[in-house]
Amino acid sequence: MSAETDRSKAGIPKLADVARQAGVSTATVSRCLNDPSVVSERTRQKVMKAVERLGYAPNFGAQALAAKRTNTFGAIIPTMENAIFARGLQAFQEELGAHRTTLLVASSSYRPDLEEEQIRALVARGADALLLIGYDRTEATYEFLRQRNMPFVVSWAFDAGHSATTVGFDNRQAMQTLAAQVIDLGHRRLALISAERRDNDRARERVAGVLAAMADTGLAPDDLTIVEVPYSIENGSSAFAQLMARADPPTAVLCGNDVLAAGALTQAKAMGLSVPDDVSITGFDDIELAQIVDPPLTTVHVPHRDMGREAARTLIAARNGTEKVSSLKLQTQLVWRQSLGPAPKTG
Amino acid sequence: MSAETDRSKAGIPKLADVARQAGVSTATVSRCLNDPSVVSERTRQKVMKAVERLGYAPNFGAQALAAKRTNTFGAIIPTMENAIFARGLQAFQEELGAHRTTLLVASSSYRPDLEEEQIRALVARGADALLLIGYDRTEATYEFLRQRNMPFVVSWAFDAGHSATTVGFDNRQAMQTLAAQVIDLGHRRLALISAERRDNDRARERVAGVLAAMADTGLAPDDLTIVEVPYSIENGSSAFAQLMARADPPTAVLCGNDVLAAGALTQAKAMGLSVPDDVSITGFDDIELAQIVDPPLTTVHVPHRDMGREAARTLIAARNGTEKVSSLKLQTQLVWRQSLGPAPKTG
DNA sequence: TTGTAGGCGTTATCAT
DNA sequence: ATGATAACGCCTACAA
Repeated sequence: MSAETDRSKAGIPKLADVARQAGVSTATVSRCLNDPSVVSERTRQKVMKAVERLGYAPNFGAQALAAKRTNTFGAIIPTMENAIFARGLQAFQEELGAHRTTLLVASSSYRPDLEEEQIRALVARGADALLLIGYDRTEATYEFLRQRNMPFVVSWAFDAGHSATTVGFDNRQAMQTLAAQVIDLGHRRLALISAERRDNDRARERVAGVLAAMADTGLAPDDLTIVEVPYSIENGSSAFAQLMARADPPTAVLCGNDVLAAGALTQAKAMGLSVPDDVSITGFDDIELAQIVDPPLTTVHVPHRDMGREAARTLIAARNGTEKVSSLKLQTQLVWRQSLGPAPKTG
Repeated sequence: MSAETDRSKAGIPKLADVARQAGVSTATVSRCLNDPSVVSERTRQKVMKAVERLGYAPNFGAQALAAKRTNTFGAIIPTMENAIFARGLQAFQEELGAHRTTLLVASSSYRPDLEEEQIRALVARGADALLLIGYDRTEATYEFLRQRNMPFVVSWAFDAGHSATTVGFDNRQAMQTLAAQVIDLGHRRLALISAERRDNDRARERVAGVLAAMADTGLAPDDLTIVEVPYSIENGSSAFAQLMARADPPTAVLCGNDVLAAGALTQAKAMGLSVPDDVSITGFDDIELAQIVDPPLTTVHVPHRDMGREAARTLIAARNGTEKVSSLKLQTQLVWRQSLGPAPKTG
C-alpha cells in the first residue's frame, strides 16, 4: 500500500536508473536498446531485466534531441470522419509497421491553416517524413518543408507538372473517363455534386474532368450544374434534392465521391425516383459503401491500399536516403454497377 | 540558386540563431514565444521578425525535455478502417483543439501487444494524456500507465466495477435492451454475428447482453447461434450466409455493429430474402451507414460525439490537475427502423 | 565489450 | 525587462 504510493510518487525511471540497477554504464544500456548486437549476451540479459523491473521507457524528447531521428512518420489528412482516407492510411501504416516505424496521424478539417499548423507540429515533434494529401497548400508551407529538408510525399492526386514527389492518381483523368461514359449513354443535362473546391485540388480536378469530357463532345459548360457541399451523406441528399427541384432537372448526377452519391441515392429513393431509370447517379472512390447501397454505385475505383503502401515505401526510401525517390502514378478504374444507365427517352 | 542550396544545407535554425539575429538572449526569445506578456513590445517585435526571417520553429524534443509537457494527447484506437471510432475521435479532437492541444492517433489493429507498443510510443513521446478504447489490456500495461502517472480515460465501454476513469456506455445493457425487443417480437431462434471476443470486452459484453435478455425470457443459451468475425461488410455477408444455410435458420440475426449488419443485409438481398419479413437484422452504433442501407437498420444509437467531447474534457481536467476527475456513463438509445419486424408466423 | 564525457535545443531559476 | 547558466535524458564518438 505504502509501497504502491511511494512507487507512483517516485520519478520516472531513466537510463541512469537502469544502468545503476544493472550495474553497467548508461552507454551500455543505450546500446542494449538500440543496437543489441554489439553487447554481450550476458550483459544484455542483465540490462533487459533491469528495464523490465523498472518499467523503463526511453524519454522520447531526449532521444530525439540526441539522435536527431525518431522512427516516426506523420500523416496529415483532411478528415477522419469518412472512410475516404481510412483504407489507404491503414495500408500506409501496415507498411511502416513492417519497418519498425510509428505513424502519427493528424487531421486538418480541410483547412490549410490547420494543415500547416499540424505539419509544423509533426515536424517539430521530429517526424522523419510526412504524408500529405493533395497539392493545395501555401508556398510558405512548401518552403518550410524544403528548408527543414523534410521528406514528404503528396498523395491522392497526381500532377506531373508539380515538383513534389507524388504517389497518387490523376483525378481529372479519372473523372473525365467516367463522365465520358455518362455522356455516351445519352445524358445531356448533367449535374455534379462536388466537394468544396477551395483549397482542394482533387475536387477541382474532378470538376475539370467532367468539363473536359463535355468539351470533347461539344457540350457547353453551362450544361453542367454544379453544387458544392462538404462531404457527407446528408449533404449529398440535400444537394440532390436541390438539383432535382430545378425547372430542368439533370438526367445524370455525378458525385465528387461515394459518400455524396450515397446521400443522393437515398434522397432519390425518398423522392420516389428510380435509379437509374429516372436519373443516373455516380460516385468516386469505390469505398465499401458503394457496393452496399441499392442500386450499387457506378464509380471510379481508386487503388487506396496500393497507394498507401507505395507512399510508405517511397518515404522509407527517402528517409534512408539510399535510393533516389521518384513519383508514382497509379491507375484508377471505372467500375460499372447499376446506378448508371442510359438517359431517359425524354424529359 | 546557390543561395537556395546554401539554405537547404544550412542547419535548422535554433533558438540561439534567433537570439543572435535579434540581438537578445535565448531566454528572451523563449519568453517571447511562451509568455509574450512579460517582454517589452519593442523586443517582441524584433524577436518575432527574426523568427519570421529565419523560419524558426521550436525543437519539440528539446522543448519536451526541458518543459516536461507537450500539449499533446494521444489516442489509440483499434482500427481506422471503419467509421466506428471516427465520429467520436473527431469530437475528441475538436474539443482538444479548443484547448490548444494536439491529438496524435495510433491504431492497434485490435492487438493488445501492438496497443501496448503504441501506448509506450505515445507516452515516450511525451503525450500528456491518453484516450484508450475498452478495458482489455494486460495488467502490465495498466501498471505502466500508473507508474508513469499518466492520465488516461477508457472509452467506448463502461464498467462501474473497474478502477479506470471511464467515459463511455454500457455495451451489455445496450445490447440487452435491443435483444429484449427482438425477443418481444416473437423471435425465438436467434443468431449473433459478433466481432472477435478475444481481447475485446465490448464484443463480449454485447454477447452477454443478448444472453441476458434471453435468460430473462427463459430462453436457453443454446437457442443463440454465434458467429465470430472481424468487423467488415464482407465478413457480415459471409457470416449471414453461413447462418442461413443451417438446418434451422434464425428468424433474427443480431449484429455486433452496423458494418456487419450492412453486410448481412446485402447478403440477404442477394439470397432473395426479404428483410424483415423473412428475417430480421439489427446493428449497433448507429453510424451513417445504418440509415443508408435498405431497409434502414434498427440499431443502438451510441452518442459518439458526446463521448469524444466528454472524454476530452475529462482528460484536460486530469492534465491540469485542478478538478477531480470522475467517470461518466452515457446513455445509448434504441433506434427503431425497418430492418426489425415480428417473427414470421412459422418456419 | 564496456565506460567516460561532451553535446543536442529549450526552459526556468537566479541575478542584474 | 533581460541575460547567464544549470538542468532535462539520451546518444555517440573516443578511450580503455
